[in-house]
Amino acid sequence: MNTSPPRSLRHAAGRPSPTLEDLALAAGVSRSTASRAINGGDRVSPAAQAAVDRAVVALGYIPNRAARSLVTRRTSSIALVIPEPDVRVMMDPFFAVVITGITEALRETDVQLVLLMSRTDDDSARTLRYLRGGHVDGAIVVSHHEADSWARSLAETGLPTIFIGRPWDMTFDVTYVDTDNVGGGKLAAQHLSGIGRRRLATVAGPADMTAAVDRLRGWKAGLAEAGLPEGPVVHADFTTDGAAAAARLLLAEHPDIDGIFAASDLMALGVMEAIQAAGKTVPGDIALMGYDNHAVAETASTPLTTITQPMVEMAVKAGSMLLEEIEAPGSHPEPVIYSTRLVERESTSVAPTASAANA
Amino acid sequence: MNTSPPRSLRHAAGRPSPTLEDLALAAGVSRSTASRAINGGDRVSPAAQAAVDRAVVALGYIPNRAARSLVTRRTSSIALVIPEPDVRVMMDPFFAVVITGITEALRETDVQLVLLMSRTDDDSARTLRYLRGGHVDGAIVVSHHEADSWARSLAETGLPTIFIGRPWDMTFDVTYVDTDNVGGGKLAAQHLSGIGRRRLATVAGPADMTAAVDRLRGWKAGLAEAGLPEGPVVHADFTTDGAAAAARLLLAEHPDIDGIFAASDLMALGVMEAIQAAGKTVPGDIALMGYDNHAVAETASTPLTTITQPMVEMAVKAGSMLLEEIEAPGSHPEPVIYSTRLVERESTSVAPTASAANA
DNA sequence: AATTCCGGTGGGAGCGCTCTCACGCTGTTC
DNA sequence: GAACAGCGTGAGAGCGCTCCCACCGGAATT
Repeated sequence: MNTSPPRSLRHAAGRPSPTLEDLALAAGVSRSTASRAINGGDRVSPAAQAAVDRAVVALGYIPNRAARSLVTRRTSSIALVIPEPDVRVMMDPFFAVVITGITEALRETDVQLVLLMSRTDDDSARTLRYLRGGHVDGAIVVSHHEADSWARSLAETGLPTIFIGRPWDMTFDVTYVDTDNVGGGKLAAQHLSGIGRRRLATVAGPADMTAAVDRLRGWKAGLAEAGLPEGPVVHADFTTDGAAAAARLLLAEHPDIDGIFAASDLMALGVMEAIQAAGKTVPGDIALMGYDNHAVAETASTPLTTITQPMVEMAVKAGSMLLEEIEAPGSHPEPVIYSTRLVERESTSVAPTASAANA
Repeated sequence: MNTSPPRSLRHAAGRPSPTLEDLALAAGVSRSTASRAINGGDRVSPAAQAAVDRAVVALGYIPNRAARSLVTRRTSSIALVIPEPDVRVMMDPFFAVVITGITEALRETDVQLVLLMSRTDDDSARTLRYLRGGHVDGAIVVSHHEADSWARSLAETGLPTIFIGRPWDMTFDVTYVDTDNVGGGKLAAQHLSGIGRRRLATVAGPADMTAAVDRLRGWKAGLAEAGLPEGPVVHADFTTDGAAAAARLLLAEHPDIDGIFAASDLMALGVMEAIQAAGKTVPGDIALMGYDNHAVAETASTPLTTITQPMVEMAVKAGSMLLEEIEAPGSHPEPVIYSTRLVERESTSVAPTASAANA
C-alpha cells in the first residue's frame, strides 16, 4: 500500500510570509489576541482589533491554512466528486452549471472547491481514501448511475455529503437535491396530449438512472391522467446516436405514432434524425419533445420543445446545504426537489415546420 | 481587511484517525523510521519497511496532509484559475476539456485540483490572495482577455504558473501552451480559396483576445498567399447573436461575398442565420467556415466545416508542465504550440445544400 | 467595604508531521 | 588491529496556528 505522494512537489515559497507571531509583534499584542482578532474578534477590545487590522494590511498577513487546519481539524474546502469514467459526460454542460452553482454558494465563504474526478475503479479507491482522510469538510457527489456505491461508502465515513440527483440506493440516510423528474415527465405527457396528439411514444433513458426512471414514471402517469394508453417505450443511453437507433426501431414498429417524448434533448436530436430518415416531418407528422433545455434544443434545425429545470439554483442549494450540514453536523436536511417548466418551441407547434428563415 | 473565514466550518472527524505515532508503535519502529518508510523508503531496512507497510494496512493509516504541508511547505494541490466574470463562458465545453486534461495529467500524482473562479474584481483580489498565500504549489490560468493583469501579478509572486492560451501581456517571463491560431486562420483561408471562392470575408473575434487576433492574422496571411485581397473584416464578441448582427451589416455592404470565415463555430451559427435571413444559402451562395469544432458544428442544420485543435492534449501538457516547473523551480519551459487541422463538412461542400435527409 | 463577575489579555501546550543530528553497528581499508 | 566509512535508526525540535486556562482590573452585586 502506497500512501506516499507518487510524485512530490518541491516548491519553496519565495520570501517567508509573516506569521501570526510577526503580526502580533507589529500590532503590539500577544499572539493569542492577534489570533482572536483575526477570527471574528470575540473578546477583543476595539483598540486591539484596530491595531491588528492595521498590522494585517501593513504586513500583508495571510494565515497559514495548513497550520490552522492542523489544529482545528477543519480544512475549509469541500470536494466535488464526479464519479464518471467517461470524458464525454464531462462535456455535458451540466457539470459547468453545477460547478458554477456551487462556487456561487461558496462565494461569501473562504471555502475552496476541490475537484475529484474518478474515472476508473482505481481512482475511486483513491478518491474515497482522500475523502475519508479528512482532507475536506464535506462532499457533493454528482450522482449518475455509479453513485450508489459512493453513497453507501460515504455515508459510512460520516462525512457530510450532499448528492445532486437522487441516488439509486436510498436504504440509508442520504441528503440530496434533485429536480422533479416525475413532474417533468408528466408535463411532457400533458403538453403532447394537450396539442391533440393521441398516439404517443417515449424514448426513455437508461433504466438504471433515477432521472430516467422518474421521467418515465411521470410520463406514464401523465398519459393515464389524459386517458391515453401507455404507448410504446424504448430505452436509450442518453446519447444522440443511441436514441436515433432506438427511434428507428420504434418508428418501424409503430408507423402511426404522432408524438414522441425523448428524455433528453440530445436524444431528441437523434429521434429527429430518425423521423426525417423515415420521410416524416417534425412537427407536421410527429410532434417531438426533449428534456433539459440544453443549448442544442434552441439551435436544432427545428427548435425543440423541452423541459427546463433550475439547475443553477439546485447546485447553489446543494452547496449551501452542505455548508449547513458541516456547521451543524447531524442535522440531516430534508431533500429538496426543484420543479420543472415547459419551454415551447417549434417541434410541437401545431403549424407545419417552419425551420430556419425567420427575419 | 477581513482575513478570517466569513463562515467557518465546524466539523469534527468521526473517530480520531491513527497518527504516525500510532503507526510507528504498531510497526515497532520509531516515528522517524515510520515517516521515512512512508515517504519513499530511503534509508529504511526491508524489515522495517515491511513492518510499516503492514501497519499501514492494519490501521488504515492516512497521513495528515495539513501536518505534512505545515512542515514541508508544499500542499500537493494546484489551482485552476478561471478569471471569467461570466457564467456563459463557463458553459463553454472548453472548460470541461481543460479540466479533464489537467485531471489526466495529475492522475499518477496525489496532487489535487482546486478550482478558483473569480467573477468579480473583488473575487480576483481574493483569488490572488489565496494564490499568494501559498495554499497551492502552482497555478494554471485559463487565459481569456482578462489574463494580462493576472499574468503580471502571478509572475511577481514567483508561483509556478502555466497559461492556457497565450496571455496578452508578454513583457515578462511567462510560460504557456496554446494552439496555432495563426495556422488555423491560414488553414481557413486556404480551404475557402481552394474550393474556388474568391470574394472572402471574415467575422473575427474581439480584438483584445490573442486567439482572435492570431486567427485573423493567419487568415490575412493565407489570403495573401492565395493572391486574394484582404476582403472585409468585421469583429464580433464570439457569441451567436453578436456574429449575426455583424454578419447582417457585412452582407448588406458586400452583397457579392461568396465565402465567410467565422472565428468560432458559435459565431458561424449566427452568420448562417444572417445569410439565410438575406435569402441566401450555405454553401450554395456562400461557403461558411467556423472554428473550434464545437459540438454545434456537427449538429447545425448545415454542418460546419471548421478548424479543430487538440484541446485535451494541450490541457494535459499544461498540467505536466506545471508539475515539472514545480519540481524544478526556475526551469522555465518553452511555450508549446499545438497545430490545428481542418474538418470538412457540408457548409463548404461544392454541391448545393443537402441539409437533413440523409438515410 | 468586601465580594463576585466578566470582558480583555497573554502564556503555554500541542495538533501530526518532517528533518536535522547524533548514535550505534557492520563492513572496508591501511 | 586501529581508523574510517556509511547505512539504519531514534530523539528532539519546530512548522504556524488555535484553544484552554490563569490572570488582571474595573463594574456590579451583596
